[in-house]
Amino acid sequence: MGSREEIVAAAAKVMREQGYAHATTKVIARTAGYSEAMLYKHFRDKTDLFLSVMAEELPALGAALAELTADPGRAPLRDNLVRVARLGLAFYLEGFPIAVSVFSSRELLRSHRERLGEHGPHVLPAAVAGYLRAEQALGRIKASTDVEAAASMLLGACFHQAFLATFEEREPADRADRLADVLLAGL
Amino acid sequence: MGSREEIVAAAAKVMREQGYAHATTKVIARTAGYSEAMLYKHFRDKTDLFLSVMAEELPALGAALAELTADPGRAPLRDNLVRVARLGLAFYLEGFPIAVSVFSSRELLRSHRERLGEHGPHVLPAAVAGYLRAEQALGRIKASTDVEAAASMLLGACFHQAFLATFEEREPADRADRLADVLLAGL
DNA sequence: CCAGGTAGAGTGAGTGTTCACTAACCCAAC
DNA sequence: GTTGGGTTAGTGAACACTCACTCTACCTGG
Repeated sequence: MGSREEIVAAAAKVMREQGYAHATTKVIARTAGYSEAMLYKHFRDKTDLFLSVMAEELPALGAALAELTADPGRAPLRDNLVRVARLGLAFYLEGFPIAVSVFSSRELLRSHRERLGEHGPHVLPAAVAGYLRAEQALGRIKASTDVEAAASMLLGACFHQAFLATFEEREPADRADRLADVLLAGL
Repeated sequence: MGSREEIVAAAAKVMREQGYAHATTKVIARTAGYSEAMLYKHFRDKTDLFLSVMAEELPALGAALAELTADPGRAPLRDNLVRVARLGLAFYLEGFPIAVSVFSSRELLRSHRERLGEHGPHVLPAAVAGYLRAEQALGRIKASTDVEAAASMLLGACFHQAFLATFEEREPADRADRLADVLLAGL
């Protein structure tokens, strides 16, 4: 891992463990094991570094989720829902402390949004809704079901639980089964 | 409205509109129409001010939601669910930009959590679950339904939608009906 | 085989600016 | 004439960021 990646990883670590306010150039540099000046060899300014953190540390699990939902109809519907819920929770749990940093400033928010373009946070519910629609086409979900609302509730519950766990600084209980069961009853 | 309340309101306004990073003592004071020194007549330090913002600006709608769910069995179940979803979205929409500020620093997070005590953010899902349980006792919801998971999904969807709307700086669509319908199908 | 040159990784010691916060003071009203 | 609401004019500390520099590894002509 080169110095650039070490710095991005250090910034993500500090943001996760200490919060945005403590993610100063000094702390990030010390965590990465470099001098402050080194940050500016790789990044134009601090915003540039933060945008790189968002872009490079967040999407890993998002891709896993997208891949997971690309294969409808194979495993039992309930199993798929449970796996979506588990991956969703893991993703939001890891991403939440970093993602909230973006709200600390309107400029950072706008820059990040522009940088994401069509790959914003709405793609996750859209991907799950797309998966549910495929299941619907296979007849495993009622034709009358509102798949977008269903996807929104399943992922929303994960997101909310990630928020609560981060707020209370505790491990979240695994409620993926219970969520899947309640949702399944209505599908 | 006394100077203290004006300052708290100004701090909330700045946090909502500009983000935590811009919520400096100077900007807050200017927004409130007072000098910086005035802040320190009312609040020991900036953390004290922020904790007051959290405590005084956030719970209004939370109380409304708690009151709403205190009266099960009267209106049709679907109407109640729709109202819960609408109030939940309105609450999270207003509270999200302020609430995320608390994650900018671990100390602020801990102080806020300690100050909240048993009145933390988990009370909302708990209140909704309690309401659903009452409906269950009245026989309007199946006995086998997991009311906590159901409450978590309904509010979670609202929370997630508030996050997306805040991130994209747009008004959210009103999807309360659609959420209620999907949930209702499984209850 | 090695002196001399060079490029890139990395740093120490600052810069000006902005931050939260405070001491001392003002002034109108009872 | 004192008290309470309010301000002016700062303070040291911390901030993002920069400049001039060193060190090391590698290359090249003789």
